Formats: sequence, structure tokens, C-alpha cells
Amino acid sequence: MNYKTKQSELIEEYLRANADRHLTVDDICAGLKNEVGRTTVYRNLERLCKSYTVRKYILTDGGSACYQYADCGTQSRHFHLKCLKCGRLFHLECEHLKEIDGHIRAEHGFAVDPTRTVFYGLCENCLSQQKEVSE
Amino acid sequence: MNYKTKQSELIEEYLRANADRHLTVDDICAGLKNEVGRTTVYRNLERLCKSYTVRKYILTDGGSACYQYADCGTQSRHFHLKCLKCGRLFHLECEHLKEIDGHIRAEHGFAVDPTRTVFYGLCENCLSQQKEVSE
DNA sequence: ATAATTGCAAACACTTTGCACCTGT
DNA sequence: ACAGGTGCAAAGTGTTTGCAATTAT
Repeated sequence: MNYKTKQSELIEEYLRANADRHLTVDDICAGLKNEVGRTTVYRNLERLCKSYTVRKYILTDGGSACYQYADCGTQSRHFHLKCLKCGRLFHLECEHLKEIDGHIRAEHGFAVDPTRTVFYGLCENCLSQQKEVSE
Repeated sequence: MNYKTKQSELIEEYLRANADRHLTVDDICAGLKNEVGRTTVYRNLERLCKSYTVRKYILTDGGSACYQYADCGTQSRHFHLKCLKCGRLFHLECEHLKEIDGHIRAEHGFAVDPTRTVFYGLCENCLSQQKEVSE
């Protein structure tokens, strides 16, 4: 059980090559130039998530889910910053995560799940643009 | 602009009366015994979210969104903690907000909007329950 | 040989939109 | 009178499923 197919290899390869990015199913399909069917992408992602090879993120805005190759350890747990203006998604490094995480855990007894939590606000770029225009 | 209708009053009333719960659109429709159309519920919730009277949560993967009356002073700047298990909403005090806020702003040039940001995770209660069961 | 995988089309669940009608001001 | 609200039906999204054909072992 678990055959090695051209498609499953392409998908995993693509995810690994883009381990620094968050990919939607659309991204993956486009990245593979539609050499792999959408259904197959979904099914492979499901499998990879089950084996913890890939991590699924559900952004709190109800859009489509994002997937990221989980290189066991390094960038495993991190927060997300989503710009309300340009829509870009940023990653928040681990040291700060721990600080935030620990603070809330210690002081409020609440265990934050970074895979579910998204900070909304304005990114550097959009902030400076806003100042210039000052609308 | 913004007329007071029988339906909009029923919806807000119901949300306020159940401010301790997180309600799906289905819950609201059922609670109002289908006196209000589903579309109207959606549209009113959208309006209430925009005015920060109600907060929208996307808790489950593929499931429906939840709404909760949260007119906790539109003006006050604080974060929210939402428990993924019991659905309870907690408020995060200002000192910590400033710390988190300042950190992300200073180190990442990202200005977080606390009114838009919700931390998802597990509350003290649900955490301890989970330990007991230890599944 | 035979068990798993693929991918189309169709089903799905939740949400949004178009439009004709109704209601509040 | 007319801006705004309502609700049906239809369209739109993102995801899952049925199934016949294909592919890996």
C-alpha cells in the first residue's frame, strides 16, 4: 500500500521545493502546469497531512486552505501575519512565537494554536504607503 | 441608512440573548423558528461584523462559521482568545497586547490590528480535561 | 494479478448575488 | 417617494466522492 506514482512524486517534490511558502491547491496545480488533476492534489495532500509530512493551515478568513511542507522541527510552529490591504501572508519567527505563546500560556492559561491563529494588520509596505497618502 | 426591521431586530436580539454561545447560521435560523430567511441572517451578520457588534469565527475545517455577540466596547483595544473546544471567548488584557503589538511592530514592521485578530487554541479548562482523557 | 491511484464529472456544504417585491423613514 | 431590507432561486467557492480507466507492485 502506497504506490509511488508520477503525480504523487511531482506533488511532494513541488511542496519540498517551496517549503518556505504557503501553497493553496491552486498554487500547486498551477505550479505543476496542470500535469496533475486537482482531485489528486487534494488526495495527496490529505495523505501527506496524515503522515505529518505536510501541515495544513486554515486561515481565519474562510478562504482556501494553505499547505506547507513540514520539515520536522525547524519551521514547524510559527504564526502568520496577514496584511489587510495587500493580502500578503507573512511568517513570524519562532523566538517571538515562544514569547507570545509562553506569555499567554503562563498568564492566561491559554494554549494558543499557531496553525490556526492569524494576525491581521498592515505590513511595512502598506503602512508607509498609507502615511504618504495619509488618507 | 440602516432601517430597523422586524428581522434585523430578531437576529440581534437572539445573538445578544445567546452572547455566551457561538452560533452558526443554522442555529440562528432554527432559534428564530425560520421566521427570518437564511439570506437575511447572512446579510445581517455581515453588517454586525462590520460594526464589530458581532465576531465571526471559522472554527472547523469545512464546517460552517460561528458568530458571537461581542459588543465589548468597540473602542477598547484588546485581543481575543477563542477556545477551539468549548468555543468560549476570552479577552486579553492590555499590557500583553502592547508587548505583542510592539514586538511585531518593531521586529517585523507589521502593525497588528487587535480588533481583527483572534488567537485560537485551548483554554485552561479544556486543556486539563484533555490531559485527563489523554487520548 | 490485484490493489492502489488517477481524474473527470457530479455531488456537496456553505455562502454570496441578482432581482422583484416589501418595509421603514 | 424612495432608500434600504427581504427572501427566493440561482450562481459561486472550495472541497469531497463515485466510478471507470490506468498504473504500480
